[in-house]
Amino acid sequence: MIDFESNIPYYVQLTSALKERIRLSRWEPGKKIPGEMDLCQEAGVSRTVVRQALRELELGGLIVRRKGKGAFVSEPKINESLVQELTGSFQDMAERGLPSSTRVLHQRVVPCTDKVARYLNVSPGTRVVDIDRLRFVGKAPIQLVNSYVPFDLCPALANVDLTNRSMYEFLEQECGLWISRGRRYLEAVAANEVEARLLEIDKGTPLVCLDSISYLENGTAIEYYHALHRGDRSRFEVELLRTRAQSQGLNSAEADIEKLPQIDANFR
Amino acid sequence: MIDFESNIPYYVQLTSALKERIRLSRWEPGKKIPGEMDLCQEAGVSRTVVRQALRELELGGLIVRRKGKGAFVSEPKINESLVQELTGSFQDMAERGLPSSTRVLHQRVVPCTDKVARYLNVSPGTRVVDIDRLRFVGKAPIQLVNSYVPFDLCPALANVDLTNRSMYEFLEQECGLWISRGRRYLEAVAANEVEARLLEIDKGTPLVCLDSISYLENGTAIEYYHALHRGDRSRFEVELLRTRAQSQGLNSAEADIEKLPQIDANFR
DNA sequence: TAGCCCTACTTGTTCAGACCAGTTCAGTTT
DNA sequence: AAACTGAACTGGTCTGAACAAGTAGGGCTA
Repeated sequence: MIDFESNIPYYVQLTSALKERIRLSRWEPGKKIPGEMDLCQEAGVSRTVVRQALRELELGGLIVRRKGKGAFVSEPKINESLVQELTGSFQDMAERGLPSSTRVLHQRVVPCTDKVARYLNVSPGTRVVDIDRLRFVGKAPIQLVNSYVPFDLCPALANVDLTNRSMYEFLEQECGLWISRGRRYLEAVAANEVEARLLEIDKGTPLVCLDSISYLENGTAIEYYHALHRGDRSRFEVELLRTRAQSQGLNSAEADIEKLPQIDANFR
Repeated sequence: MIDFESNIPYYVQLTSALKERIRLSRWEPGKKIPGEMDLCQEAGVSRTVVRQALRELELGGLIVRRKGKGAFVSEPKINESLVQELTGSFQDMAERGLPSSTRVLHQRVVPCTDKVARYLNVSPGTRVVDIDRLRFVGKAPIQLVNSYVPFDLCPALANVDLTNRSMYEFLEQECGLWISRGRRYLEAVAANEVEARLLEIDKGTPLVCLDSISYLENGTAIEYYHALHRGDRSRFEVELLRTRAQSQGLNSAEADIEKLPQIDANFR
């Protein structure tokens, strides 16, 4: 169960192993999972490690723990790919089995504008890799993404083909750039003419405008992007958690999915 | 600094104390905070407690920790009220000092529809408290909220005056119902006639449609709401964190604020 | 001087053990 | 039969200690 020779921390290994069991539905939602002491024995590690792993699962929304009773697989089952990723929605869609594709509109190195500079926290005019992409689910264009990455942080990005590849995956695997935090802003806007043409919708149609800034562990801004999603084909999901410490640790993720049946509230 | 007689866990007290120091800007963004051992001495607790408190702060996005160097107040400073709350945006606005008010349109006990029943995970027809509210910032109507709470979980809710009070606050303080998790869905929609009239905008104007389900610690769904926010006056913010365990702990919150200056990306 | 290594300091991971506080349930008392 | 008691479970909090691993700086060597 745990490779004691590996340099991967035990609790990370345990977390993965338990997550796997839950994902494969060996444990049904609502089912009690083994007690902490049982897991200690089974995995051959101390309670510290087991508790740290369980904490990760709790933060990931996979389990609920209750004093005096035990830990249980979360009832309202969370789609793991949602909680999992800080990555873009492209991966989410791919994981759902929806055929998705990307068309790269621009990919160039340019001096950044003042506004992008402010978001990336660099001097205006600093060279950035500017990549504009149009993304499809099936044959329908769904989102228009305009992303910026400081050139010096990853020169290789200027020439890589992102048609069938996630930028996050590239940054992480090829450049060793680990994204640890991010902030996203969402609002609703109306499509202008250019946007309408690209997304094959009428001018004025509601769009979700998403601005995102991602940071490395040391606080360096690694990427800023501005994305427009078709409102009638996109839905964003956020998962929140509160801990007893009032301040709560929270939990979230985002995803695009085919629009679910609309809820008929009074006003709609 | 820490009340050893209190029944509040030391790490919770320490978390609050440190948070206070950061909030009051005794420590500037980017500044290194005292080492773990220093905090142990200062607070008179073990390293476990200090680390647990620092972990909370890290999850809350208030600090960044780096092996071998220390912990630092987050550079891109996070608005605390954002990270803080799983509560509604009403409190957020109030905390920002914007004059906000609420008009209760309906407040009644009704058998729930099939769709609401599905969201709340109860039998169709179960009695729910149905509260419809229109919320203002200044004199402008900003959001239209349609919320449902199972009547049996909190009968008192049927008669309380929520004009100047947050529902979450009421549920927590008066009913002892602690919300531990929630899930929210966002999309962009166009205002229909009724919505347009209530929000004092033109029909077809983009709105953010927000659906939310909140859960108690035991997994019981406590509230479902469907809200419509004026797209040109609302902006939602999500803060994400990833832990080394791949699976990430994340972090998020939401808020309404006066719309910030628009970013001019290529397409806007 | 340029480069290397050693040391001291930091956070990260792990251990073994202790006690507290809810939960459950069987057994006893009323 | 109903109510109380207490032991045996669970997860929650805390201690003190140890070693690993990244960082920074001083001092030595080439």
